[in-house]
Amino acid sequence: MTEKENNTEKLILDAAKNVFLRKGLDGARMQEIADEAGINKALLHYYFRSKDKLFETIFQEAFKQFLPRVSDLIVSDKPIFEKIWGFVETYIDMLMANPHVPIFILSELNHNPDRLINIFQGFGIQPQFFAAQIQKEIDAGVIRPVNPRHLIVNMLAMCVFPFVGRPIIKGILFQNDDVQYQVFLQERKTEITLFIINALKVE
Amino acid sequence: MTEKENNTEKLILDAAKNVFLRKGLDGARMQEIADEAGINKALLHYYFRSKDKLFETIFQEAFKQFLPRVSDLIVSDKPIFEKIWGFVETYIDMLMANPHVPIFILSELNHNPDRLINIFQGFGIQPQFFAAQIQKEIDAGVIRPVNPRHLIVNMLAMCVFPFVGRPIIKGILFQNDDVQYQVFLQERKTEITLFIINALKVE
DNA sequence: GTCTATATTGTGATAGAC
DNA sequence: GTCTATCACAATATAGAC
Repeated sequence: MTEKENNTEKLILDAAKNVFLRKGLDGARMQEIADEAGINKALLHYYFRSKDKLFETIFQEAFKQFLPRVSDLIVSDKPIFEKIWGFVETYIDMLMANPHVPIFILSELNHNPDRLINIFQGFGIQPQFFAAQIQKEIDAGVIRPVNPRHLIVNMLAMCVFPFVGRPIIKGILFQNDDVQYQVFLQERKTEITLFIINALKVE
Repeated sequence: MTEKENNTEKLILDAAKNVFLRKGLDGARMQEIADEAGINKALLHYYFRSKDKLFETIFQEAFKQFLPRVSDLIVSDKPIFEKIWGFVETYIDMLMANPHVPIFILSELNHNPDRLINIFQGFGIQPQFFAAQIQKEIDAGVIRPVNPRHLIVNMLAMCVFPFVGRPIIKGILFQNDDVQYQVFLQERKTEITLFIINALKVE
Protein backbone atom coordinates (compact mmCIF):
# COMPACT_ATOMS: atom_id res chain seq x y z
CA MET A 1 0.00 0.00 0.00
CA THR A 2 2.14 2.83 1.24
CA GLU A 3 5.04 0.88 -0.21
CA LYS A 4 3.38 0.72 -3.57
CA GLU A 5 2.13 4.30 -3.38
CA ASN A 6 5.55 5.73 -2.76
CA ASN A 7 7.06 3.51 -5.34
CA THR A 8 4.65 4.53 -8.09
CA GLU A 9 4.85 8.17 -7.10
CA LYS A 10 8.61 7.98 -7.37
CA LEU A 11 8.37 6.32 -10.78
CA ILE A 12 6.10 9.10 -11.98
CA LEU A 13 8.28 11.86 -10.60
CA ASP A 14 11.39 10.41 -12.21
CA ALA A 15 9.68 9.99 -15.56
CA ALA A 16 8.09 13.44 -15.37
CA LYS A 17 11.42 15.04 -14.56
CA ASN A 18 13.05 13.38 -17.56
CA VAL A 19 10.33 14.35 -19.99
CA PHE A 20 9.75 17.89 -18.72
CA LEU A 21 13.48 18.62 -18.69
CA ARG A 22 13.87 17.38 -22.24
CA LYS A 23 10.72 18.90 -23.75
CA GLY A 24 9.58 21.70 -21.45
CA LEU A 25 6.05 22.19 -20.15
CA ASP A 26 4.43 22.79 -23.53
CA GLY A 27 6.37 20.11 -25.38
CA ALA A 28 5.85 17.37 -22.80
CA ARG A 29 3.02 14.84 -23.26
CA MET A 30 1.28 13.09 -20.41
CA GLN A 31 1.31 9.95 -22.55
CA GLU A 32 5.09 10.05 -22.83
CA ILE A 33 5.48 10.49 -19.08
CA ALA A 34 3.15 7.56 -18.46
CA ASP A 35 5.07 5.38 -20.94
CA GLU A 36 8.40 6.28 -19.38
CA ALA A 37 7.03 5.47 -15.93
CA GLY A 38 5.59 2.18 -17.18
CA ILE A 39 2.02 3.05 -16.19
CA ASN A 40 -0.97 4.68 -17.89
CA LYS A 41 -2.21 8.24 -18.16
CA ALA A 42 -5.05 7.84 -15.70
CA LEU A 43 -2.62 7.11 -12.88
CA LEU A 44 -0.84 10.37 -13.48
CA HIS A 45 -4.05 12.22 -12.78
CA TYR A 46 -4.74 10.01 -9.78
CA TYR A 47 -1.45 11.03 -8.13
CA PHE A 48 -1.20 14.59 -9.42
CA ARG A 49 -4.51 16.18 -10.35
CA SER A 50 -3.30 17.85 -13.53
CA LYS A 51 -0.37 18.33 -15.84
CA ASP A 52 0.20 21.77 -14.32
CA LYS A 53 0.34 20.39 -10.78
CA LEU A 54 2.78 17.69 -11.81
CA PHE A 55 4.91 20.24 -13.61
CA GLU A 56 4.90 22.57 -10.63
CA THR A 57 6.31 19.78 -8.45
CA ILE A 58 9.11 19.08 -10.92
CA PHE A 59 9.85 22.75 -11.40
CA GLN A 60 10.27 23.43 -7.70
CA GLU A 61 12.59 20.46 -7.33
CA ALA A 62 14.70 21.55 -10.31
CA PHE A 63 14.77 25.15 -9.12
CA LYS A 64 16.39 24.07 -5.87
CA GLN A 65 19.08 22.29 -7.85
CA PHE A 66 19.66 25.33 -10.00
CA LEU A 67 20.50 27.54 -7.06
CA PRO A 68 23.96 26.66 -5.77
CA ARG A 69 23.79 25.60 -2.15
CA VAL A 70 26.77 27.50 -0.85
CA SER A 71 25.37 29.51 2.03
CA ASP A 72 27.65 27.86 4.58
CA LEU A 73 30.58 28.43 2.27
CA ILE A 74 29.69 32.11 1.89
CA VAL A 75 29.30 32.80 5.61
CA SER A 76 32.50 30.90 6.48
CA ASP A 77 35.65 32.83 7.36
CA LYS A 78 37.69 31.47 4.46
CA PRO A 79 39.60 33.97 2.32
CA ILE A 80 37.75 35.33 -0.70
CA PHE A 81 39.69 33.45 -3.37
CA GLU A 82 39.11 30.17 -1.58
CA LYS A 83 35.39 30.88 -1.48
CA ILE A 84 35.37 31.58 -5.19
CA TRP A 85 37.14 28.32 -5.90
CA GLY A 86 34.72 26.46 -3.64
CA PHE A 87 31.74 28.06 -5.33
CA VAL A 88 32.88 27.30 -8.86
CA GLU A 89 33.88 23.72 -8.09
CA THR A 90 30.73 22.86 -6.18
CA TYR A 91 28.46 24.48 -8.71
CA ILE A 92 30.00 22.97 -11.83
CA ASP A 93 30.07 19.51 -10.26
CA MET A 94 26.39 19.87 -9.47
CA LEU A 95 25.60 21.09 -12.99
CA MET A 96 27.54 18.23 -14.55
CA ALA A 97 25.34 15.86 -12.56
CA ASN A 98 22.21 17.73 -13.71
CA PRO A 99 23.16 19.24 -17.06
CA HIS A 100 19.61 19.89 -18.30
CA VAL A 101 18.43 21.80 -15.25
CA PRO A 102 19.73 25.27 -16.21
CA ILE A 103 18.14 25.56 -19.66
CA PHE A 104 14.94 24.06 -18.29
CA ILE A 105 14.63 26.56 -15.45
CA LEU A 106 15.65 29.58 -17.47
CA SER A 107 13.46 28.66 -20.41
CA GLU A 108 10.38 28.11 -18.27
CA LEU A 109 11.04 31.29 -16.30
CA ASN A 110 11.22 33.26 -19.51
CA HIS A 111 7.97 31.77 -20.74
CA ASN A 112 6.32 32.50 -17.42
CA PRO A 113 8.24 34.82 -15.07
CA ASP A 114 5.37 34.74 -12.56
CA ARG A 115 6.69 31.41 -11.37
CA LEU A 116 9.37 33.30 -9.47
CA ILE A 117 6.69 34.88 -7.26
CA ASN A 118 5.43 31.53 -5.96
CA ILE A 119 8.91 30.33 -5.22
CA PHE A 120 10.69 33.04 -3.31
CA GLN A 121 9.66 31.93 0.15
CA GLY A 122 11.94 29.70 2.14
CA PHE A 123 14.88 29.96 -0.16
CA GLY A 124 16.96 32.53 1.62
CA ILE A 125 18.97 33.67 -1.34
CA GLN A 126 21.25 36.36 0.01
CA PRO A 127 23.68 37.62 -2.59
CA GLN A 128 24.00 40.67 -0.37
CA PHE A 129 26.20 38.70 2.01
CA PHE A 130 28.64 37.84 -0.71
CA ALA A 131 28.43 41.34 -2.18
CA ALA A 132 29.20 42.79 1.25
CA GLN A 133 32.28 40.64 1.66
CA ILE A 134 33.52 41.62 -1.77
CA GLN A 135 33.09 45.28 -0.89
CA LYS A 136 35.00 44.71 2.36
CA GLU A 137 37.90 43.10 0.52
CA ILE A 138 37.95 45.98 -1.95
CA ASP A 139 38.07 48.51 0.88
CA ALA A 140 40.87 46.54 2.52
CA GLY A 141 42.83 46.65 -0.72
CA VAL A 142 42.88 42.87 -1.07
CA ILE A 143 41.21 42.90 -4.48
CA ARG A 144 40.80 45.40 -7.27
CA PRO A 145 37.67 47.58 -7.15
CA VAL A 146 34.81 45.91 -9.04
CA ASN A 147 31.06 46.19 -8.95
CA PRO A 148 30.01 43.21 -6.79
CA ARG A 149 26.81 42.65 -8.75
CA HIS A 150 28.72 42.36 -12.01
CA LEU A 151 31.22 40.02 -10.40
CA ILE A 152 28.43 37.75 -9.16
CA VAL A 153 26.77 37.71 -12.57
CA ASN A 154 30.14 37.01 -14.22
CA MET A 155 30.76 34.03 -11.94
CA LEU A 156 27.30 32.63 -12.52
CA ALA A 157 27.55 33.27 -16.26
CA MET A 158 30.86 31.48 -16.71
CA CYS A 159 29.64 28.47 -14.72
CA VAL A 160 26.14 28.17 -16.17
CA PHE A 161 26.53 29.22 -19.79
CA PRO A 162 28.33 26.08 -21.02
CA PHE A 163 25.26 24.10 -19.98
CA VAL A 164 22.70 26.49 -21.40
CA GLY A 165 24.62 26.82 -24.64
CA ARG A 166 25.77 23.21 -24.78
CA PRO A 167 24.55 22.33 -28.29
CA ILE A 168 26.12 25.39 -29.88
CA ILE A 169 29.44 25.26 -28.02
CA LYS A 170 29.75 21.52 -28.46
CA GLY A 171 28.86 21.85 -32.12
CA ILE A 172 31.07 24.77 -33.10
CA LEU A 173 34.04 24.33 -30.79
CA PHE A 174 34.15 20.53 -30.48
CA GLN A 175 32.47 19.09 -33.59
CA ASN A 176 29.93 17.46 -31.26
CA ASP A 177 32.54 15.30 -29.54
CA ASP A 178 30.99 14.42 -26.17
CA VAL A 179 34.18 13.26 -24.54
CA GLN A 180 36.05 16.44 -25.44
CA TYR A 181 33.16 18.45 -24.09
CA GLN A 182 33.20 16.66 -20.75
CA VAL A 183 36.91 17.33 -20.47
CA PHE A 184 36.28 20.96 -21.32
CA LEU A 185 33.71 21.23 -18.51
CA GLN A 186 36.15 19.68 -16.04
CA GLU A 187 38.87 22.12 -17.10
CA ARG A 188 36.56 25.05 -16.54
CA LYS A 189 36.66 24.65 -12.76
CA THR A 190 40.28 25.77 -12.57
CA GLU A 191 40.09 27.89 -15.69
CA ILE A 192 37.24 30.05 -14.38
CA THR A 193 38.76 30.34 -10.93
CA LEU A 194 42.14 31.44 -12.28
CA PHE A 195 40.44 33.83 -14.67
CA ILE A 196 38.57 35.51 -11.83
CA ILE A 197 41.59 35.60 -9.54
CA ASN A 198 43.71 37.23 -12.22
CA ALA A 199 40.98 39.76 -12.90
CA LEU A 200 40.66 40.63 -9.22
CA LYS A 201 44.10 40.47 -7.69
CA VAL A 202 46.06 43.67 -7.18
CA GLU A 203 49.64 43.77 -8.34
CA MET B 1 -0.74 42.45 -55.61
CA THR B 2 2.96 42.09 -55.07
CA GLU B 3 2.62 45.12 -52.83
CA LYS B 4 -0.06 43.45 -50.78
CA GLU B 5 1.71 40.10 -50.83
CA ASN B 6 4.90 41.47 -49.40
CA ASN B 7 3.01 43.55 -46.94
CA THR B 8 0.97 40.66 -45.58
CA GLU B 9 3.98 38.39 -45.53
CA LYS B 10 5.85 40.98 -43.50
CA LEU B 11 2.92 41.31 -41.10
CA ILE B 12 2.90 37.57 -40.60
CA LEU B 13 6.64 37.33 -40.09
CA ASP B 14 6.64 40.13 -37.53
CA ALA B 15 3.75 38.60 -35.62
CA ALA B 16 5.23 35.12 -35.80
CA LYS B 17 8.56 36.36 -34.53
CA ASN B 18 6.92 38.03 -31.55
CA VAL B 19 4.84 35.03 -30.60
CA PHE B 20 7.49 32.37 -31.20
CA LEU B 21 10.09 34.33 -29.26
CA ARG B 22 7.74 34.77 -26.33
CA LYS B 23 6.23 31.27 -26.26
CA GLY B 24 8.58 28.96 -28.14
CA LEU B 25 7.56 26.52 -30.88
CA ASP B 26 5.37 24.32 -28.68
CA GLY B 27 3.78 27.16 -26.74
CA ALA B 28 2.93 29.31 -29.76
CA ARG B 29 -0.54 29.14 -31.29
CA MET B 30 -1.31 29.82 -34.93
CA GLN B 31 -4.44 31.66 -33.78
CA GLU B 32 -2.37 34.05 -31.69
CA ILE B 33 -0.03 34.74 -34.57
CA ALA B 34 -2.99 35.41 -36.86
CA ASP B 35 -4.55 37.75 -34.30
CA GLU B 36 -1.31 39.65 -33.80
CA ALA B 37 -0.93 40.00 -37.57
CA GLY B 38 -4.53 41.15 -37.92
CA ILE B 39 -5.47 38.33 -40.30
CA ASN B 40 -6.93 34.83 -39.95
CA LYS B 41 -5.39 31.40 -39.56
CA ALA B 42 -6.03 30.27 -43.13
CA LEU B 43 -3.77 32.98 -44.50
CA LEU B 44 -0.88 31.70 -42.41
CA HIS B 45 -1.14 28.39 -44.18
CA TYR B 46 -1.52 30.09 -47.52
CA TYR B 47 1.81 31.92 -47.11
CA PHE B 48 3.69 29.26 -45.14
CA ARG B 49 2.42 25.72 -45.61
CA SER B 50 2.63 24.68 -41.97
CA LYS B 51 3.46 25.85 -38.48
CA ASP B 52 6.81 24.09 -38.74
CA LYS B 53 7.73 25.85 -41.96
CA LEU B 54 6.80 29.22 -40.49
CA PHE B 55 8.81 28.45 -37.40
CA GLU B 56 11.82 27.40 -39.42
CA THR B 57 11.83 30.77 -41.18
CA ILE B 58 11.71 32.65 -37.88
CA PHE B 59 14.35 30.42 -36.32
CA GLN B 60 16.86 30.97 -39.12
CA GLU B 61 16.36 34.73 -38.93
CA ALA B 62 16.80 34.74 -35.16
CA PHE B 63 19.83 32.48 -35.35
CA LYS B 64 21.62 35.00 -37.54
CA GLN B 65 20.97 37.67 -34.95
CA PHE B 66 22.26 35.44 -32.20
CA LEU B 67 25.65 35.04 -33.82
CA PRO B 68 27.62 38.26 -33.42
CA ARG B 69 28.60 39.67 -36.80
CA VAL B 70 32.15 40.59 -36.03
CA SER B 71 34.14 38.83 -38.72
CA ASP B 72 35.55 42.06 -40.14
CA LEU B 73 36.43 43.16 -36.62
CA ILE B 74 38.22 39.87 -35.95
CA VAL B 75 40.27 39.91 -39.14
CA SER B 76 41.21 43.59 -38.72
CA ASP B 77 44.69 44.53 -37.51
CA LYS B 78 43.50 46.25 -34.34
CA PRO B 79 45.20 45.30 -31.07
CA ILE B 80 43.60 42.45 -29.14
CA PHE B 81 42.11 44.53 -26.32
CA GLU B 82 40.48 46.83 -28.81
CA LYS B 83 38.92 43.86 -30.55
CA ILE B 84 37.58 42.56 -27.28
CA TRP B 85 36.04 45.94 -26.49
CA GLY B 86 34.55 46.08 -29.97
CA PHE B 87 33.12 42.60 -29.68
CA VAL B 88 31.52 43.17 -26.30
CA GLU B 89 30.06 46.55 -27.21
CA THR B 90 28.65 45.43 -30.55
CA TYR B 91 27.23 42.24 -29.16
CA ILE B 92 25.56 43.70 -26.09
CA ASP B 93 24.05 46.53 -28.12
CA MET B 94 22.61 43.98 -30.50
CA LEU B 95 21.28 41.84 -27.65
CA MET B 96 19.67 44.85 -25.98
CA ALA B 97 17.83 45.48 -29.25
CA ASN B 98 16.78 41.81 -29.41
CA PRO B 99 16.68 40.67 -25.78
CA HIS B 100 14.54 37.57 -26.33
CA VAL B 101 16.65 36.06 -29.10
CA PRO B 102 19.22 34.24 -26.91
CA ILE B 103 16.83 32.27 -24.71
CA PHE B 104 14.71 31.47 -27.75
CA ILE B 105 17.60 30.09 -29.78
CA LEU B 106 19.20 28.20 -26.92
CA SER B 107 15.92 26.76 -25.68
CA GLU B 108 14.85 25.54 -29.12
CA LEU B 109 18.30 24.12 -29.79
CA ASN B 110 18.15 22.17 -26.57
CA HIS B 111 14.72 20.82 -27.42
CA ASN B 112 15.92 19.88 -30.89
CA PRO B 113 19.71 19.98 -31.44
CA ASP B 114 19.25 18.63 -34.98
CA ARG B 115 18.36 22.13 -36.09
CA LEU B 116 22.05 22.96 -35.98
CA ILE B 117 22.69 20.51 -38.81
CA ASN B 118 20.38 22.30 -41.23
CA ILE B 119 21.88 25.66 -40.44
CA PHE B 120 25.63 25.34 -40.65
CA GLN B 121 25.98 26.14 -44.31
CA GLY B 122 26.77 29.68 -45.36
CA PHE B 123 27.49 30.98 -41.90
CA GLY B 124 31.23 30.91 -41.88
CA ILE B 125 31.68 30.85 -38.15
CA GLN B 126 35.41 30.73 -37.60
CA PRO B 127 36.32 30.94 -33.95
CA GLN B 128 39.63 29.44 -35.02
CA PHE B 129 40.72 32.81 -36.39
CA PHE B 130 40.18 34.51 -33.08
CA ALA B 131 41.70 31.59 -31.20
CA ALA B 132 44.76 31.78 -33.42
CA GLN B 133 45.25 35.47 -32.73
CA ILE B 134 44.92 34.90 -29.01
CA GLN B 135 47.56 32.19 -29.20
CA LYS B 136 49.83 34.55 -31.13
CA GLU B 137 49.47 37.25 -28.49
CA ILE B 138 50.23 34.74 -25.77
CA ASP B 139 53.39 33.60 -27.58
CA ALA B 140 54.41 37.23 -28.01
CA GLY B 141 54.01 37.77 -24.29
CA VAL B 142 51.32 40.43 -24.77
CA ILE B 143 48.75 38.57 -22.69
CA ARG B 144 48.83 35.95 -20.01
CA PRO B 145 48.61 32.31 -21.15
CA VAL B 146 44.98 31.19 -21.31
CA ASN B 147 43.11 28.48 -23.14
CA PRO B 148 41.58 30.35 -26.12
CA ARG B 149 38.46 28.18 -26.12
CA HIS B 150 37.75 28.99 -22.49
CA LEU B 151 38.35 32.66 -23.13
CA ILE B 152 35.88 32.67 -26.02
CA VAL B 153 33.26 30.88 -23.94
CA ASN B 154 33.87 33.28 -21.05
CA MET B 155 33.34 36.30 -23.29
CA LEU B 156 30.18 34.86 -24.79
CA ALA B 157 28.93 33.79 -21.37
CA MET B 158 29.36 37.19 -19.74
CA CYS B 159 27.63 38.92 -22.67
CA VAL B 160 24.76 36.50 -23.20
CA PHE B 161 23.92 35.25 -19.72
CA PRO B 162 22.23 38.44 -18.46
CA PHE B 163 19.69 38.00 -21.26
CA VAL B 164 19.17 34.29 -20.80
CA GLY B 165 18.89 34.66 -17.04
CA ARG B 166 17.07 37.97 -17.11
CA PRO B 167 14.06 37.05 -14.92
CA ILE B 168 16.23 35.59 -12.18
CA ILE B 169 18.89 38.30 -12.14
CA LYS B 170 16.36 41.09 -12.41
CA GLY B 171 14.29 39.47 -9.66
CA ILE B 172 17.00 38.68 -7.15
CA LEU B 173 19.50 41.48 -7.76
CA PHE B 174 17.18 44.32 -8.77
CA GLN B 175 13.75 43.55 -7.25
CA ASN B 176 12.36 43.48 -10.80
CA ASP B 177 13.21 47.13 -11.44
CA ASP B 178 13.39 47.43 -15.23
CA VAL B 179 15.21 50.75 -15.30
CA GLN B 180 17.93 49.54 -12.95
CA TYR B 181 18.32 46.45 -15.09
CA GLN B 182 18.76 48.45 -18.28
CA VAL B 183 21.43 50.53 -16.56
CA PHE B 184 23.09 47.33 -15.40
CA LEU B 185 23.21 46.03 -18.97
CA GLN B 186 24.74 49.27 -20.21
CA GLU B 187 27.38 49.14 -17.48
CA ARG B 188 28.32 45.63 -18.47
CA LYS B 189 29.95 46.77 -21.69
CA THR B 190 32.81 48.45 -19.86
CA GLU B 191 32.61 46.15 -16.84
CA ILE B 192 33.11 42.98 -18.91
CA THR B 193 35.84 44.52 -21.04
CA LEU B 194 37.80 45.71 -18.02
CA PHE B 195 37.29 42.36 -16.31
CA ILE B 196 38.75 40.52 -19.28
CA ILE B 197 41.61 42.95 -19.74
CA ASN B 198 42.58 42.66 -16.08
CA ALA B 199 42.43 38.89 -16.31
CA LEU B 200 44.62 38.84 -19.40
CA LYS B 201 47.18 41.58 -19.08
CA VAL B 202 50.69 40.73 -17.89
CA GLU B 203 52.21 42.85 -15.17
C1' DG C 1 -5.44 36.94 -51.72
C1' DT C 2 -8.60 36.68 -48.12
C1' DC C 3 -12.32 34.96 -45.77
C1' DT C 4 -15.78 31.39 -43.18
C1' DA C 5 -16.69 26.88 -42.21
C1' DT C 6 -15.20 22.38 -41.37
C1' DA C 7 -12.43 18.23 -41.29
C1' DT C 8 -9.11 15.72 -38.53
C1' DT C 9 -6.20 14.66 -35.27
C1' DG C 10 -4.07 15.21 -30.72
C1' DT C 11 -4.33 15.72 -25.77
C1' DG C 12 -5.70 16.60 -20.98
C1' DA C 13 -8.92 14.86 -18.10
C1' DT C 14 -12.75 11.82 -16.13
C1' DA C 15 -15.96 7.58 -15.45
C1' DG C 16 -16.31 3.37 -13.94
C1' DA C 17 -14.95 -1.68 -13.71
C1' DC C 18 -11.78 -4.55 -11.19
C1' DG D 1 -4.43 1.65 -6.75
C1' DT D 2 -4.61 0.47 -11.40
C1' DC D 3 -6.66 -0.24 -15.60
C1' DT D 4 -9.66 0.50 -20.24
C1' DA D 5 -12.70 3.30 -22.56
C1' DT D 6 -14.29 7.67 -23.52
C1' DC D 7 -15.34 12.60 -23.22
C1' DA D 8 -14.54 17.35 -24.39
C1' DC D 9 -12.05 20.55 -26.32
C1' DA D 10 -8.01 22.63 -28.50
C1' DA D 11 -5.21 23.18 -32.47
C1' DT D 12 -3.31 22.34 -37.10
C1' DA D 13 -4.73 22.11 -41.51
C1' DT D 14 -7.84 22.16 -45.64
C1' DA D 15 -12.11 23.12 -48.75
C1' DG D 16 -14.40 26.19 -51.12
C1' DA D 17 -16.91 30.74 -51.70
C1' DC D 18 -15.86 35.43 -52.86
